Amino acid sequence: MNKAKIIFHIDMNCFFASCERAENKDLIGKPIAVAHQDPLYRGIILSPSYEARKYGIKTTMLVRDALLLCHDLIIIEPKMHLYKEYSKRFFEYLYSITPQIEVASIDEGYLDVSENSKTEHPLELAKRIQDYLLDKYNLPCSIGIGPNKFLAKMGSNLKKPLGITVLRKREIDIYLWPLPIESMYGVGKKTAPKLRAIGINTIGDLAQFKNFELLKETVGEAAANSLISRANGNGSTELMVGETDNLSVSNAHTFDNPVFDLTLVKETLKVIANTVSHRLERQGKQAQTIGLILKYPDLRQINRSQSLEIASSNPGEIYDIAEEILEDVFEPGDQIRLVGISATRLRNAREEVKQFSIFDNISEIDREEQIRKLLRSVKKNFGENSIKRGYYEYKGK
DNA sequence: TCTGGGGTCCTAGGACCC
DNA sequence: TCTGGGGTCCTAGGACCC
Repeated sequence: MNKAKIIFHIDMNCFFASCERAENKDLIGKPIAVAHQDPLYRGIILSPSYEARKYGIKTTMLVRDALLLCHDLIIIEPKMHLYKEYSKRFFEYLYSITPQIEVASIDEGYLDVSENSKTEHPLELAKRIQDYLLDKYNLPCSIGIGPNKFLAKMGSNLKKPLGITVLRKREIDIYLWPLPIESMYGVGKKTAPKLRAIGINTIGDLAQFKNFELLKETVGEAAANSLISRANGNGSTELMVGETDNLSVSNAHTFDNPVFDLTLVKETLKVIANTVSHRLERQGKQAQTIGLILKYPDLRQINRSQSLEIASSNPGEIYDIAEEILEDVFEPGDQIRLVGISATRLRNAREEVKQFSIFDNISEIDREEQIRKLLRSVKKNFGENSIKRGYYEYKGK
């Protein structure tokens, strides 16, 4: 028989705002919020401190509206590099507790402390971690303890800030089931009303819902299964341990005012293509598919993508694809609110190079460049469909 | 009621192959 | 030649999360 696991979910409280306070003690006790600021106060709140929350200020609220609620609110421009640095530091500490860690985001992670629990009581361990992070880095956190990731995650949400919550499976009827359905992890703005419409108002309603066919019709089969299972206290116990590679890289820009000048969109696209290229290269990745993201003034968004014959991180190539798609979908009179590029189906750059090693007598860099040039000229002169043919002809030479 | 930017996972439908 | 079933890959879009 497998012994039940003990999983921690550690969630930093108001992480960005906490980092700012740790850097600048003058901010302690004051209502602050990390937010993109612009002259028209159109930016949104990313992270309000608890002092700011007392005024009703919430994440994603407009800076303008937040200032109406609290005139003394201190707005701080986000410094992502600083938050990443703090993130690195506290995860380094967590790795000294156990290597069994899944990094869920910049400010939260799961720890499998089943081994640790043989020598230290989970509650004591949680308290020790919480105290250390607060004393050493001035970072408050909440910790959820459960037999799986879902219950640990729900637990850390129950008490903030500086909470420690144990969520045992046999106690879900007391602590989990009375909660409103929208507080369940994985149930968002769209799904919650659908569930309420069929009489599911709490997590308990969901757990005991008998009409599976109706639930399946409402949210789809896969979601129906996982929702029911989670509401009954089940969840994954497998942590994705270690460095996990990104599956996609993207960058986007929202214009101050909607743009209908295609030239301006293209200029922006060049900068974005450069950013995406840099990020890919920093991660040692090349993309097999490049996508264009457009958002219109009514917030409608479209994504169009195109696959490459050979994965690339080259900024020129990324731009060319994006521009091509843009030309394709842009209608005269269209106004663009946001433009962005996504890179998906990522490959390791080194593996790509290895594939090219079937061509001998050329250095690896030259080889790649030659192939690219060839493909570009083939495409230009003979059209899209000839690429494969051209590629094989080159290969056979 | 209209707000950013960066991600993940899921689904449906079409193309293609066996 | 017609027909069906199954599997995989790809794209577009939806939903969710921080």
